[in-house]
Amino acid sequence: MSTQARRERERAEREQAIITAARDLALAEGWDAVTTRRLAAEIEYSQPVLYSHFKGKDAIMAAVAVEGFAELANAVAAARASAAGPRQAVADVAAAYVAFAQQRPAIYDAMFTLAVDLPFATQDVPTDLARGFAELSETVRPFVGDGDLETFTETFWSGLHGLVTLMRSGRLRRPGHDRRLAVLVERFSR
Amino acid sequence: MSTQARRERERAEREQAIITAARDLALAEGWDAVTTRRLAAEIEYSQPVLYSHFKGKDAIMAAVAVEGFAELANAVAAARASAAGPRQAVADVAAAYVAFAQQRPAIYDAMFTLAVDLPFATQDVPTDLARGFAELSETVRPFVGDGDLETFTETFWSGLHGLVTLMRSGRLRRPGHDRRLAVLVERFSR
DNA sequence: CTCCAATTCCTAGCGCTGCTAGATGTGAGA
DNA sequence: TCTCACATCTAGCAGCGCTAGGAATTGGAG
Repeated sequence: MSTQARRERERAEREQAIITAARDLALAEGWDAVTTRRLAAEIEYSQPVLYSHFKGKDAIMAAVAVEGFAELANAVAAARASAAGPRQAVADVAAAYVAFAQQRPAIYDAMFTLAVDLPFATQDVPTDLARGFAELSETVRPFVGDGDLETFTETFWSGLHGLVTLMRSGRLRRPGHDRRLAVLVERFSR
Repeated sequence: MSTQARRERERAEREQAIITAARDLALAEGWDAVTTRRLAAEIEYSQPVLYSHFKGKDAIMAAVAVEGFAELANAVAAARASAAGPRQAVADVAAAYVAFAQQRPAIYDAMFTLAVDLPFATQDVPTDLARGFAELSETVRPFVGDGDLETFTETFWSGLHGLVTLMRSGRLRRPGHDRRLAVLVERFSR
């Protein structure tokens, strides 16, 4: 029976190796460079092995995205925890969110732009995603007024997401980024 | 010499046919369905003909995007022109922007998500794109206060873009869309 | 009218992609 | 030790964007 346990453990390790390889390759060279052949070479197995772990390339990207949700939630939580006062918390959280997206653009894309077939309504994805969202909610809660907190949070989040994506795709010039972020923060913290 | 004129005219017509075919196919089935082979079949020429008009598939998508910029600028201008009062203008313009993105998702993607190699700093792209941006600017101008108009406009635009993209990718649920849009408008029109 | 040159267009194919069927080898249980 | 089941690999499919080289058509000169 212990051999079976060892096999399952090795299998789990290999699955993690696939996710890590995909993540590293995407960060270094972008998702276009992440091909099933390169991934297979990276983990030193043949191509079909990937398909015994994941349904397809999209599923691998989804797994990378899931790890990203946890990271982002942690980053936002840390920013909120160390902020001096509620208004500063909004600014710090916004800065942390944008920094995450800019430092890990490929992962951010997997989380919010690509990989549509994520199980958004089930399982463990909402766990970390909802955790990040809850951190955002608590951050802006003091400034909601008499409106709906969830709606307010979603709108603030959309502002951050729009800033990030428009700048990364070249539609907004890099200079001025801090000022735009300041405007957004100011609009949602008073 | 008139034969040459006829040839140039026919060539221009064929180029427009390519753009229109790409646009229609993308709207109907998404950009993944727009392959050079299907486009060639649509215009009833062989594949290489496409490359005598455009550098590659990306350039065709860029051409579709350029047409989209004009459409979007017109939609925004119309909304602003018919609005009753400056505060209502912000709401109407925002609604028109979002409606455009939702009714022509593939074109919106070509404009703002894909097709990175657009000549953003030259030629006629900025013409219509800048026209749309200028309409946005004029709409929010009464509410800038003592800040920078361009920065303010860009931030408002980012909010709209974020709402559109997050909802289209399933990260925001469709119900609540109107309320989120209302929150954004309220934050940028007071 | 004929011939040549230039242009236009197509056939065929390259290297790549995600993905899979069928063969091959390996290891556990009788 | 033998057998069977499972894990893994080799080889290949259909499709992608893109291009080289040849065929056909066209326009102008003699």
